[in-house]
Amino acid sequence: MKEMQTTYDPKSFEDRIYDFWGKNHYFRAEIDKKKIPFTVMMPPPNITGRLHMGHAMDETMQDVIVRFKRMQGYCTLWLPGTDHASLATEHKIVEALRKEGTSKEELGREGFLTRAWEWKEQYGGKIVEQLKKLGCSCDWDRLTFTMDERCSKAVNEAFFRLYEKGLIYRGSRIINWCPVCKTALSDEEVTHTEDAGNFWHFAYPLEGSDEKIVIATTRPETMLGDTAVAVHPFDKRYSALVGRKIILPLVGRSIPIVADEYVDPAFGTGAVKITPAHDPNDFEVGLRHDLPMIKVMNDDGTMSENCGEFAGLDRYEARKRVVEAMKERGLLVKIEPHSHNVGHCHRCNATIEPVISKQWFVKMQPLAKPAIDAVVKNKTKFIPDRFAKIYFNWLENIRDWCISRQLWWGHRIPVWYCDCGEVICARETPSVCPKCGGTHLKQDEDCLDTWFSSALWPFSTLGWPEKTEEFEYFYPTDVLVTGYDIIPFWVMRMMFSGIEYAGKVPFRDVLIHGLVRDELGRKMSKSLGNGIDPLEVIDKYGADSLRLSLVTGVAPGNDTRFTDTKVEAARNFINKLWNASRFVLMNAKEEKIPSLEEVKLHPADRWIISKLMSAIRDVTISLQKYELGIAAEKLTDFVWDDFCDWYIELSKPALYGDDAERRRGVLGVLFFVLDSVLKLLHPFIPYVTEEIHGFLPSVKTPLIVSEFPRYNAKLSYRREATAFEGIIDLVKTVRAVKVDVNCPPSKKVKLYLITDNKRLVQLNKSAILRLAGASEIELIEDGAEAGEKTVSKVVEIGHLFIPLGELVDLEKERVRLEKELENVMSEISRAGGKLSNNNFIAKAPKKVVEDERSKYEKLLDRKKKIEEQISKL
RNA sequence: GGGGGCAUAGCUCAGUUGGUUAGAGCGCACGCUUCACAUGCGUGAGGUCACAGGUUCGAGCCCCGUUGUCCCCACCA
Repeated sequence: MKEMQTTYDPKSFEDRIYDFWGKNHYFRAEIDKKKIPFTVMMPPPNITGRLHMGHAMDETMQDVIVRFKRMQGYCTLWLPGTDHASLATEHKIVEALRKEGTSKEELGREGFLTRAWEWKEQYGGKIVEQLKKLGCSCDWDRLTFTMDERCSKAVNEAFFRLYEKGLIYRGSRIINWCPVCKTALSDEEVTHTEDAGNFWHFAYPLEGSDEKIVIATTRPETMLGDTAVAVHPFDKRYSALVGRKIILPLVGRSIPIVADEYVDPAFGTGAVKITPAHDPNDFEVGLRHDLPMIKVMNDDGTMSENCGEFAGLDRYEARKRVVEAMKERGLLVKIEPHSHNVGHCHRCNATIEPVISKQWFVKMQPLAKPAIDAVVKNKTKFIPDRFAKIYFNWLENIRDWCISRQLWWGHRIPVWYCDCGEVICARETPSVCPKCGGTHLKQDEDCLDTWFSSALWPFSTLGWPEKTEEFEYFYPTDVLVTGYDIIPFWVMRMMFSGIEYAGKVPFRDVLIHGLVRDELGRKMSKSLGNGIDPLEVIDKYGADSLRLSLVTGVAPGNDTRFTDTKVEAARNFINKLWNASRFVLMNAKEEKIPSLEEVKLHPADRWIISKLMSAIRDVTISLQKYELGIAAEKLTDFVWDDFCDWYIELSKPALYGDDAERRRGVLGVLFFVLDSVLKLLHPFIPYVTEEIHGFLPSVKTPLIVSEFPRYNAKLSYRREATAFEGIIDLVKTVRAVKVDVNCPPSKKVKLYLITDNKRLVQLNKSAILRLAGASEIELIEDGAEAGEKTVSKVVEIGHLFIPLGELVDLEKERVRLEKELENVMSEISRAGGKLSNNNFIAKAPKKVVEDERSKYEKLLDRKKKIEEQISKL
């Protein structure tokens, strides 16, 4: 038998184990169930954004689930989380390449999604490394295939279908425009901050009169584009003015005063200038009142040709000049300091401008409806289910989705324009105009929002729109694991896309986890610089430790803080497992390990096997419910407390003793439990369990493809296990007494015990003596036999007396007993009160009442014994 | 303004369909070089489960309200 290293050193085997799995294709997706149905889909290429803990969390949870399901024999497909939100990373890489001298042309317009296979060499190394360390599967070839040939095809197909159905339209909308990046931004890409500004009050003169109406604005330059002034319909101050016109100063345009409920009469002056082309609300007002929309700003943030003397000025310069001009005309009423929320570009932080623009939109209403229904009808389930509320809330209030982006990399919109005015949407680049036959076709300059392609991920990766074998077999997938922050962007969009294109929901379960925060509870972010690189943690503690620390003590959907001490605790546990395994193996030597059927089981054996069975049952149930935290906790408790602290210690007298048969029995149990434990733990800490497993004699199947332990009722000896707890209680009591009277642990004491279960005590005598630090245990019938100066304790299996001679302080002993009596009395009155309550007897379940009654009887017995003892002092 | 979360030991957090005396890790105290492990072993201290009410035989858990706190979205002329 090979010998294990004396210390747990993850570095010495993690890479080797990973390679071993890889070489045997345990990661590879296979459709034939008979092959290894361990499924793998590589995350999309912008996983460069994954180098933080949130993604380590994604990967770990997914991997735990897949390994568990795999060991249970299910064939499953999981979808790794993506980081499509990290456009910033993508942007940075592109910019970095450009700085290095790569030209736009060299980079090409196709960008990330379709060129991943080239970039993986340059940028993918670290990511692959990380995934690998986390024990996660990795299959770049498949990714290449997917991204290269399939993804762009799927994107075109999806766009084309929506277009055909009239669900895609090009329309004027107010969009967020970044004048620096010269791109439209989705609402998600705009960060709002509270900025100090001013509230300028301008007087607008009424047409044909000396009267004026005062409006307030935070963006004076937009007045050049005003096409109305609005007041609230019920605002008496202005009701007489509605329908009249004003002359817009500086411009001279005659514009109407309209009544609209959008206006808040209590805010500002109660009169609002309306600039439909540069404000989303004004845009809506403009639509309602059929107002002209005048664009006063260019794409670069300068004023447009519609602005007369202000044309060409930068927006801020124009603001100054407009205010000055109004002042000169005596129309500036006052300036108030006013802080307000201003949108900023999430990339360059420039102030965004809401502008009217031609963009591509997806009509959301028809898509949202089935997506809502699917969750209502439980076709897809959120776990925990409270996240369905977020999902519903979003879909029920959804607005049309602006999918065009003015980036020069990315997937281009599959629409071409002919000189004749024809607009052609096609799956593949058309060569001639179907209308005029012209060949001068120009593709739309805009790219698609990355989320458009991300939304196709569950099926584009399976070869859709082709009817591939993979698609037929794996779609819909089992489970998606992701953070709650991404529900609106990605989960929701995959849902409606899956239903729309593939005809079915993309996944049955959506397991939502919380965010990993830093030690102070802050979200890890690039700008704060508080992100922790999982690779560094792995380097320090090992991948298993990181994995285990991420899932223990974590409730589904709740945020968790990342601290070194958690990883340390996980590492300590693994070290414990390592050493316990080493102990078991060390004791096996060259002999053949018997199976459970071949040996005679002692009470301690039955106890640990029963404990193991409940652990198996609990862990299996928890994992099926995706309660990874609970499962991990149950397991670690079992391994550390029951197996290591008790059973291994209990086994020592047998292992070192002369009874060969007993020794053989214990070995059989030790190996059985260890083997089961390794399998149970494998989903959580795959490397170390696989490594230890390799040391077990006569092991043929690698752990990764072995079977998950099953609960076996025949191996659950409930009554005997409960009885055995009495031995543990006895040992604990002796230890506590010794500490209590300052008896040195090394000093052996003699024990006297009155008990009904003499056989159990006899069978475990040597273990009791060893664990309790006792020289002898004598079974007696009467306390008097224990002699004078004893400490007595009521224990589960009887009444214990420990003669401690001069160590016993009689007065102290009396106080201790009286206090114990007091506790018992209060317990008795509590339980007694319950039992004398007729309502409780009548309404509580039988079992609860019975338990309460037997507890009450035990308490009475205990009380009697304590009283007896006090009277003897 | 809309939606959601959280409040339990000194700290970080669990607590499953309501049912023994509410748990863990870390920290703390005391004691241990026991032949797998000091990344360890043993023993212990420490909680009015945010506040107020309700439902129930029974509430950390369910319902209503309050306070504090965090997040997401929208809006802020």
